Amino acid sequence: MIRIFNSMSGQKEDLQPLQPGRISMYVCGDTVYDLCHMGHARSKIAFDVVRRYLTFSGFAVTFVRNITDIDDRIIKRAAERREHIDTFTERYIAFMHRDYDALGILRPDHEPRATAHVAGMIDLTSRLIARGYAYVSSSGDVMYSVRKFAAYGALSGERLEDLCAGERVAVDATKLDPLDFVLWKMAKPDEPSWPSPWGPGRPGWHIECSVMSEALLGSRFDIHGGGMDLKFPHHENEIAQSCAASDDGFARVWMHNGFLNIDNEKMSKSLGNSFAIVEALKRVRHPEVIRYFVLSSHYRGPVNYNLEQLTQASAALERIYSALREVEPVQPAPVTAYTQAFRAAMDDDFNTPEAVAVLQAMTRDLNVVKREGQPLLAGQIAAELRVLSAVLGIAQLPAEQWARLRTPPVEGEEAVASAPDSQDAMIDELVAQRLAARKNKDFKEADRIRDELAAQSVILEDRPDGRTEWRRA
RNA sequence: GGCUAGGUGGCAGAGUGGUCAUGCAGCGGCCUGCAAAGCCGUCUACGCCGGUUCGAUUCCGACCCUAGCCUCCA
Repeated sequence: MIRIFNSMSGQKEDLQPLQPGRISMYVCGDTVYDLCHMGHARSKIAFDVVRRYLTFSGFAVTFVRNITDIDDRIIKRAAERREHIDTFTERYIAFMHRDYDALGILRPDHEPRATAHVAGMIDLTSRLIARGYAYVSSSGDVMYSVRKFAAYGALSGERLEDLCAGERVAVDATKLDPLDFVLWKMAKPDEPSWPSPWGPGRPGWHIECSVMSEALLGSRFDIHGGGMDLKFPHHENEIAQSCAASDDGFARVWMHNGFLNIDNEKMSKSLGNSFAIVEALKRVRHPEVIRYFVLSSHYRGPVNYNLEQLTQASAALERIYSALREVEPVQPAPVTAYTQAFRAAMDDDFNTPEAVAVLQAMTRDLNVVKREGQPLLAGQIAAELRVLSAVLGIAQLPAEQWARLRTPPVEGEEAVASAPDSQDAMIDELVAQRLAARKNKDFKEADRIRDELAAQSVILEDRPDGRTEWRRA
């Protein structure tokens, strides 16, 4: 039985699918006005693993993640660049796909764009007005009347009075209540707009997710996920909209991932400590390192990003790959106590740090049976290790390939002059020369060559069978 | 001020009412021509103060501290 921490109830609950064997989940996607940063990556990796594990557990998962492609920031940025809004968002969507693909984040089953669902947003807004939950303000915007929705605040645990006390923005006089939020926004001159019963305008942010989740998953679905910052007000508002518009209910379980911090501070553009995914990718030899790093912490807790953590993750992942060398995996992979332990960890609210610990225990055992000369047993452990690692999206490369990967040159550093293949060939040649020297007991020359290679971050290993392997540090 | 998470060994990070997390780093040993990788061992951690208990890092209460949300935000 899979147990998930439900932000709505504040405790772990058994996952009971609305339909047997099927899970429908909706995760809030990105507003495409800039490059995706490491915080996005953390959230997307977390829910990617949730999805992979549910699939691994035998569920037919329908995974929806939206794209917000109409928004104040988008309009502003596109205007600054004198670019058409569509070409602007297309470009950032392409960047997003490139970065997420690199990180091994599986594409959603559905990736709805807000601009393709405007009709539904107009419809939902109309329903809310008809049901008495929304009104047209003096400014012409359609607002949601928060006071009308009795359950407002249930998700975040906030009380309306307390929220008012903390209001830090200038109160908009056109609102009946400071907490009311916009469902439909009147278009200003030169802004993109859609015709509506309330005049040309565009949808508010919160209504997008209510509409797109219902369009693709129905009014009730199993899991709604997103970053913890979305809990209030975004998800609170989604609930207010969806539950007020129909009596069917809404998401059953709410999942929120913790933040990725930089040097123990929240990453944000204003603090100037924002890291784009593409920048992080330059600091690791392979994107799997970033996944390993992210999954080394529980998804609900904070995770602190810095170079040292990345280095540790890389070394830990290296250990797994090292054990996987020279082993012939047995097919099909067996299912043993390792899988049980892995599942026990993941069943408990997707405890990836513990799951990773299981992988590391398997790695140690694999090393032991290899050294004891049990190739069949080693092949079994290796096969099972590969299967379980796939659930986390790590350790999927051929071990040989991993060993020869290079960390991409950081901007500003000299690019490596020779092409990778020719450099590899050169290393192979030096290794062969050293091997010959060793056979002649010319250890002085052998060590000289090894030092020379070490200077290029190439590490040699003399294997028991007489071969010499090399890998990059 | 309100709300929500946390405070674990050199670092990162799980977990548990009373024998082991796990990884990285360090140290010792084995192995090796020497290394590397690996294995074994080791470095005896749980914010502070009370309480419950035979026994608490783990449960309860107070306190201190940190982060996040209350404004766009993964």
